Amino acid sequence: MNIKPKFLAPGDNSWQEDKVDIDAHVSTQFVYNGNHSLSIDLQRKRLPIYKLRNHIIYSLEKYQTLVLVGETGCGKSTQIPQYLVEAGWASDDKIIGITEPRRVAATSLANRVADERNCILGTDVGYAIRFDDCTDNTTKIKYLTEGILLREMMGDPLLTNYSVIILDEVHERTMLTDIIMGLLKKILRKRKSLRVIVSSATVDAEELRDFFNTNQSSKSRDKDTATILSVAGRLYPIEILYTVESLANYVNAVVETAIKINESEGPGDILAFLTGMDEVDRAVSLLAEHAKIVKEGQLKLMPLPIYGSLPNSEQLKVFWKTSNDSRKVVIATNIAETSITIPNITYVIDCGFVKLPWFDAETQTNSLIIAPISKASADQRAGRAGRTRSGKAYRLYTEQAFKELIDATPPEMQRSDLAPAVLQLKALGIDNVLRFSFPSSPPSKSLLSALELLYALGAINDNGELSNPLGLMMAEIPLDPVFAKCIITSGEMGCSEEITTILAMMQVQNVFIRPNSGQAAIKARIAHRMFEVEEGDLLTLLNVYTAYEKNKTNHWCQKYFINSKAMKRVTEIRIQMRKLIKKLQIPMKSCSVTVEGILKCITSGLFPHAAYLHYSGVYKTVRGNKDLYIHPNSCLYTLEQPQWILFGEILQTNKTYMRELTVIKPEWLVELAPHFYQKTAID
DNA sequence: GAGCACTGC
Repeated sequence: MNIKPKFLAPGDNSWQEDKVDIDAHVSTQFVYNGNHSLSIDLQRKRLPIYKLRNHIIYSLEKYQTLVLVGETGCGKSTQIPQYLVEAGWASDDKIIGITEPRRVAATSLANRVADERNCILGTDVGYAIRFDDCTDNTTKIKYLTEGILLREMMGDPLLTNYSVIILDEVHERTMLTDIIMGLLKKILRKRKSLRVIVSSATVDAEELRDFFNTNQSSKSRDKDTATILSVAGRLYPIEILYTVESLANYVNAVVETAIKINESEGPGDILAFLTGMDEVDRAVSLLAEHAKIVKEGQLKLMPLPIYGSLPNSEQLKVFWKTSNDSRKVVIATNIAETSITIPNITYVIDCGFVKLPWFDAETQTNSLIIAPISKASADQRAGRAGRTRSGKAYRLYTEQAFKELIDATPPEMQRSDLAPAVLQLKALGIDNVLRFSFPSSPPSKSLLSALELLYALGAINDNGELSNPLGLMMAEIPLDPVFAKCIITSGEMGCSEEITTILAMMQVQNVFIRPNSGQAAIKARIAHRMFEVEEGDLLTLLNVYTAYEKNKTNHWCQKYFINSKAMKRVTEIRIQMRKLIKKLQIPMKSCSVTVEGILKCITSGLFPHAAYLHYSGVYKTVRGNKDLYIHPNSCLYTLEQPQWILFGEILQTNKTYMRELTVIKPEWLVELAPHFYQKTAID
């Protein structure tokens, strides 16, 4: 039968360390403070938001939901929680929660507000992120990541601890923001005392108000339950400049514009946006060439790259202050649009494009597409120039082209795999996800394929209900459904030790340090080869952790080009998973018999991600017809192509690449997932 | 021979 089935000191620890977080203690990242010589009280009163203080408090008496529009830096995220406490919203043991999409934002905002209120962090003002709950029973203002709030909902579906929930950065429309908004809409109906403040940029304010408003008759506005408030303008004006004609090459244009600014404009650092690492590196080297010739009376150009996969120590250079005779030119990917705020930028250059992840439900493929940015994104980029003084934004496209841009980037929900989201919603009692009120409905095709996958994994039954105990358990595990399934079966298959380790390793990016050139690149390659096995990347990761656990020193990590900070995080995640396994009463066992046990266990969860070697020499999935390739970073890349493999994910860039591979035997698919593979096995 | 950015009891 043929089956087709914290802040590093400059120079400290050098390039080995990867990005962990640009540390929370750099408060300059988030908070504009031009009034630093004033008392804290006076400073607070000078913020643009202060004028709205009474209006906000009054509106919150009348309306259940407030959509608050205002630009970053106006003080929304730091001041509103304090106004609410001062107005008595934190009495009766209730607290005020502020969600942030990123961990650094949650911790640094909490730090800042604790400072302003002159209290110890973790008492009156606290934060909660994964592995770090810095709150106590007196906490009144709590900054938390969106993921944490969602987890809290699982234990307390009506969020009874909170009097007010503030959703920050809603314009980013992350997957979690949208899920939380949908759920809050339901909670608001049941808890009339709860208030929600949605903090956003302008574009979607009306849409969001209408979403939360329960008054459907537009004639009697006085019965509305939601309203919009706007915080006036920005601190400093930004002049926007467009090109006269559209350009052929935006990388060259970025370089030329930077040079032109240096020749004709006053002092001030430049921030340029490009789409990816390649472009950034190219622009940096072109500028570095030019920087060698310093014309008289001109500042020396100091080009600096910044992108996610850049080692931490290199990333930190963009925060260094330049000397008086030079001008910093930071060339960035989208990381500088939201995640990293570089201080003192006067000029912004915007290429007008972005790399956007796009999920195709039909082929179950994630792609990175280069797409024109949205108007909101263009304004966000421009806004990076006017944080400490007035600035200029050079848009490398025509004004007409700007007008033709879409208003906002489609919410993540509309372009992602929804299986994790649907599992969470089911666990929160949303039986019919197709009828759930999303702020923006996702494509029904994506919802259906998510349901299909969850059904195949056994997380939901024939009636579409969460299965008990499998589905319920899967929802409790903070991993993608396919991996959650692996953990659960690992108990029965006697390899939970190994599986938890592998999955903990997979949660962390950049475990391997791969210098891109020179002697170090070769050394790293040789060192990494020590861990590689023909069974694939997942087993290789297991080897890395096992070896690390015996040594656990920075010296060892350096020697083998392993990222020690990443490994420390793996250790934390692993401990957390082991606790969870205990709670779920999954037996903790080690597979002393064979590796086959582990491989089979991986198959029991990852079976929907199987691919076989087609006679044409490329891989195909059993269902789809797309040509698939082994990613060059996989340990299998240099080996003879195995007949059958499982992949962790597929990402389409220049080619469609499979990553995080495991070599399997096809009969395991039929054995472990007969409902999924038996029909196609006839061939 | 390749890498937008985030997140989780």
